[in-house]
Amino acid sequence: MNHRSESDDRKPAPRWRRRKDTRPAEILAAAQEIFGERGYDATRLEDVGRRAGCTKGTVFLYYESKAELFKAAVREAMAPMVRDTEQAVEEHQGSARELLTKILRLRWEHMERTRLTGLVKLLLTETGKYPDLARFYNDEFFDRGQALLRKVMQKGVERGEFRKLDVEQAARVVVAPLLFAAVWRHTFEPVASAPIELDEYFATSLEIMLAGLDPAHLHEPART
Amino acid sequence: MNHRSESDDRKPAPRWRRRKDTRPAEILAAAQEIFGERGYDATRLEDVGRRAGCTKGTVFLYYESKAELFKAAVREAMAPMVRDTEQAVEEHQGSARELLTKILRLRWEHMERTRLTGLVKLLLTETGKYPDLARFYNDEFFDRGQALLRKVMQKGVERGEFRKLDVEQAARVVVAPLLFAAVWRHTFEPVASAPIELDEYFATSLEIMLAGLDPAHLHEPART
DNA sequence: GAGGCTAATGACCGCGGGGTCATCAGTACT
DNA sequence: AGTACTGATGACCCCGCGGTCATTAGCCTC
Repeated sequence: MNHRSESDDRKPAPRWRRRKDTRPAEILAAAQEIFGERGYDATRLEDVGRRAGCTKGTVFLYYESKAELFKAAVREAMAPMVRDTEQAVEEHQGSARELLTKILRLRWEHMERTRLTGLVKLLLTETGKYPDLARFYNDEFFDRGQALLRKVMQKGVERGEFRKLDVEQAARVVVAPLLFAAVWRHTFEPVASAPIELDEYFATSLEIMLAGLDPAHLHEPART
Repeated sequence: MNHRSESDDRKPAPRWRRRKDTRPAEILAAAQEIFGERGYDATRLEDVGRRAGCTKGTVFLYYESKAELFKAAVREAMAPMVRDTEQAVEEHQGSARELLTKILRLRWEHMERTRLTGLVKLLLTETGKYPDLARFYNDEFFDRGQALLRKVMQKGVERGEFRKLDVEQAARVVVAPLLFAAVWRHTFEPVASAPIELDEYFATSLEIMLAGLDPAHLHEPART
């Protein structure tokens, strides 16, 4: 057998190609995967490069530093979700209850479908070490999402669809199960005795939340 | 003024003391603090030493490795909580609803009172990189806690105190707000525009959970 | 107070990974 | 085909930290 058979040794198949326009996206995709899998510190830029089909040097050609790459990766992953959510709120007409359901389901599906869980988890965790990152993502994503939820829930309360409750806190409670799922999945899932049936989990959490917000339930304060 | 005034230069105040018995606890406490503040990777054993009033070398004198120290720190912090919870379940007589409230409040207070939040956050996050750690803590703490909660909730369902629901998932949903609080506090709190009123948050989450579990509420499945 | 046991030290090592840069080799244009 | 431009490379630097160990010095006993 002749190695390098076709067209003989005319085209030694270039070891690499110039692809200035497509590189950044490829690198970003690889970064999203690996950051999501291993976390910030454990991610080696060399590995990111390899998965993106280039070398560490090339990564630095398109991104200033590891931190910048991380920011870009998260931003790119979160943006569609935030946009979709905001759009849903804008367009929606109907009960606040339905809208809330829609928002939560939207987020859930985003997380299920994409690499987002890994990055959500990162946001929640690794960011602690980098206050500027934390601030950025807190303002850009968390606060923004919370503002939307507060709006929706406030409307619900006013309309009598939801029980009277502390809207600010409730908006946080309502997303907690989603965030928990993200974290759980990337921390204990690979190691747990039995996997969580994630759709079951989401359904139950939605059920509990909606029932918990419903004014039909007699308001009986918890006793110790 | 005479520096080193009292008893002149007779006792040059020994640069260090032998305290074989108290060192481990001191080091552990320092480790709990710093791990909690900065996360696993960002924790320098030298800093742990400094805060414990000794040097890095001494840390290694009492703990095999960084990983071992971490394990010990988490174990020590979690143990009382697990114990208290198990005891509460054992001793309790009365409604499942009350018991659930008690358990959640117990955990909340533990987290509030101690350095636990920081370590809980770590468990949820950094452990992902160290599968053996993840497995250990998943089995030792998370599964154990979940088993208890399932038991309580199952009892509640049977007694008609709780709505019929997927007990396994519900047990997870119910703790999500606590874990979220732990994570939030150590990630975004220092950076957020306004701090979460944590007691308010807990109260609201408890309210929603209890109402969400209550069978009084008409069981109306969520529509999209 | 002298001697010995060992807790504690801190200088040291190795290595892994972020970041750099001289060099190479695809590519496009003439 | 030749040439200039630059995308891509990978060998290299450097530093920070986990972990080690010969040495030092506190403490206890006799």
